[in-house]
Amino acid sequence: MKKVRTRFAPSPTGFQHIGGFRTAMFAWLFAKANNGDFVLRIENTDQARSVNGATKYIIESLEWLGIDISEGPSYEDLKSIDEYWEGAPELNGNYGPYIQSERLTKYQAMAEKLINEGFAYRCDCTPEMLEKERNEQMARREMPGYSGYCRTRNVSKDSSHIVRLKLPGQFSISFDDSVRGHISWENPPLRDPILLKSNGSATYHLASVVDDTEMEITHVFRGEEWIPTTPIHLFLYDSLGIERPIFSHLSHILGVDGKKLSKRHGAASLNVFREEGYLPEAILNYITRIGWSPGEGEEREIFSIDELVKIFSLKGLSKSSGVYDVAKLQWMNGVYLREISLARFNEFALPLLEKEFVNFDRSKWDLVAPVVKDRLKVFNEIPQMVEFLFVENLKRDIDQITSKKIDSEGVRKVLEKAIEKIKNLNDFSIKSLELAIKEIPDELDLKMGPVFIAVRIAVTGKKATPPLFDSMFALGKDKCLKRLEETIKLL
RNA sequence: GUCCCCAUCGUCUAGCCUGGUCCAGGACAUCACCCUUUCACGGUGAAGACAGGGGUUCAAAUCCCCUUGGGGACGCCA
Repeated sequence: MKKVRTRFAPSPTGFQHIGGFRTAMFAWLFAKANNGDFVLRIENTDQARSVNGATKYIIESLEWLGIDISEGPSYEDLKSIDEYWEGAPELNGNYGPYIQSERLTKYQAMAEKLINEGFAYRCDCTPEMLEKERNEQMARREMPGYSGYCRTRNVSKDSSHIVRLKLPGQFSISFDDSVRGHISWENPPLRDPILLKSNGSATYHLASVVDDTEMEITHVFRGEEWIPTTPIHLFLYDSLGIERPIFSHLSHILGVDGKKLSKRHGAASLNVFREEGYLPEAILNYITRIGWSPGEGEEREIFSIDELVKIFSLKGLSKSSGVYDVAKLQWMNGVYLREISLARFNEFALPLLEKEFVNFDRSKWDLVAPVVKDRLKVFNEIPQMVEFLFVENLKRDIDQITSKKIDSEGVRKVLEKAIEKIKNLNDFSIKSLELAIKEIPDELDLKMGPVFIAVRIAVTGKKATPPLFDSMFALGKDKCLKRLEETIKLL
């Protein structure tokens, strides 16, 4: 049996959204699950649209997600695309080069072969002519497409030309998609697609078939937007007598508006999730659950990468597209957050805190980090939770300090009592603080709730915070007293 | 205009292939209660879906057809 080889073949034209990375992840999971290879190939045939930095972004994102690349572009190739990328890795393998701009002669040779065998022809129609033709067809409400003008004209090699695939006027073709089953066409509405552009580079249709063949890709994972042009690829494989790979056309991820994910859905790009503070394993896990499920009898939602590799199968891929739901991602991120070590938590949290607070104090942070960690969904919620520790002029939700249960006079008494008790404390610890403050309700004949809220808002400014005594302890005795006194003046 | 794909709670989905065990199961979100110093966690419970119509069958979420709805493709983009 042939070794399983899958590939991820993005074009470096900008930021990939999570859907793109999900495609990569499924291809990778399948390779891993079958002891195969996962190849990264950069489809930069369209030089005009290539964006500097896009390849770096893709590779670093894959690495961040924990998707390891078996083979990919060499250091030199990477530098030729992203010239300013100093730390570009060396991914090379035995099927290189892995960037399409370096494979042009292979495409040209294949085009030549197709022409010689009568499956393709040269065409010197200008873009203007084609444009005119298309406009006329649209006006007549016909399917736009090339007329086939050059099919029999034997256009010379020497003039500026493109190469087109010669598709039969009538033909039926079909294949078995691993996620959708049998897909067939009676007469696919395709008109002699372009294989080679006038500048000598290949279009996706030619390049992907040539590359997938030469790189011995056994399973092609790609978005369902490729289904309509699959007949072109099938026709190419069949004409050339090459064995077709197994196709898995993945359903799309849609935005909340039900539309295909695009730049408009800014929040759906991986770098944004990264910046907002999601854990890679949470994103990977979440992404996996849209468009795939482990099947009957499995009701868990949380899977480690290793578990995923163990249970992944093509059978679980779903046909219908899905909408990504940030709320569920957040929940999942929270689950992972509660499980990671404090050290790893700090790797993410510290840079954020140092950036946010000029007076950031690591020793104070360490006192509350564990309790903060357990009540977080996303990292970017941290600053507002611990703001009270690192700012001088605290803003308080003072209007929430009173309620039906307590008036401002009551609050004043509570705060005065608190000051008195803290002053009399001979050791300032979480435990002693708790014992002391807990005496207040009885002494003033109040309920526990309003008393704690009063102290909480006085000290931290907010109604919802990490546990009160941990917070007060981290703040320190002097600051606590100062905050309580300040608050009395506000009443 | 032509072709292709898809269709179960608000969302992600199980079940569909191999009809009966499904007055449809889980998760997120929502609501209520419990736990509780707030928040979060956890626990319990509630509400919530087989797009519509025809067949086939003793029996259909499951098989077939049509309708509708959604998505996609029709480029010297991928």
